[in-house]
Amino acid sequence: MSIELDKFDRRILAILQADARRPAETIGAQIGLSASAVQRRLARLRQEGVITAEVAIVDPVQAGRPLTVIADVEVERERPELQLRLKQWIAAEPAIQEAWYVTGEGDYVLIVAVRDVQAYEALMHKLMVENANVLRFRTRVALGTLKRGLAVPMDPPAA
Amino acid sequence: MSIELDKFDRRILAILQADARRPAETIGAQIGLSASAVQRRLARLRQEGVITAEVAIVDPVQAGRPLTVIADVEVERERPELQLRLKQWIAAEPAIQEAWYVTGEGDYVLIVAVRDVQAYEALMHKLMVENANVLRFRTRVALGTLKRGLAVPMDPPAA
DNA sequence: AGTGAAAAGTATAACCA
DNA sequence: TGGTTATACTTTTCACT
Repeated sequence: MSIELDKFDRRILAILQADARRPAETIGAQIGLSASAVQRRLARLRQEGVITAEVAIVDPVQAGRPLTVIADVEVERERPELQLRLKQWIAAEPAIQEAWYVTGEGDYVLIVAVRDVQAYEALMHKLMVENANVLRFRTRVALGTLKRGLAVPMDPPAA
Repeated sequence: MSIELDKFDRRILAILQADARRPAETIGAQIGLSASAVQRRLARLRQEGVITAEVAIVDPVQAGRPLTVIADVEVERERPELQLRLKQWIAAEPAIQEAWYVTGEGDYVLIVAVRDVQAYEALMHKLMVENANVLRFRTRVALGTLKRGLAVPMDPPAA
């Protein structure tokens, strides 16, 4: 069951999704609450898993992984045990930043951060060799990143 | 030109990409540096834009946006001014979390966080109506999220 | 660059309305 | 739940190696 998020919670989350370092006192001043009320809500939001993590975002270019690739991977669907193995393989591969299982012909969509095309090819070769159920994949290279983030829009409270 | 990141910088970044709240003293203990050395490096990494932001990650389900959709949008390429307009449209739409311009037939790939299929359809209808250069799009719904993050793997230093 | 110590700023926790 | 206060912790600044 999901937790009720009121107007204050939502405003706190909206602010923290842009800047997790903002002090509770500053947030409180913005939304009309005392610093400790903000802290109490913050502790609750972490505790209940509404906030799943607070992380630093690193520039991929400066970190030496300037190339983003979107890979559509098609797999045989009739092998549940190989599917599990593939999921574990994906989870263990740090170059894969995001991965979804999507509607369509047994497809996974992967977002991959690599140094160059060669590194991507090596990664996908390894993927194919180590996962027999992977039939083929399609590669699209990001020519430009327009937007990058995990922020979820905060709608007005339902209640 | 990119900044040199030594072994310590990389270890700090690796830690902070998983947990931005970790105190400098704890990080220092892990990597064999004093708290103030860690703080000084941290300030430099922020200053130079290696760390672009520190953000809270919010659970989309609890925030009321349980549905992730991957949209491949095909546009007419012969209209640079409409391309700019589309980019601005994407930038201004909070439901679009990520967007890349990719190799292929004038395609954008969008990652969209919505409440339900209806909200997605309404969004894409609006996209088409307000951007005349959008020819068509393909929709894939995420049936499962295997991995979600923006963490960049920290390779050993080149130097 | 790194260390260590004082000062300033934040978070945490206890208590009252 | 929200506010206030006291305490503990963290970051910031500075003097020194």
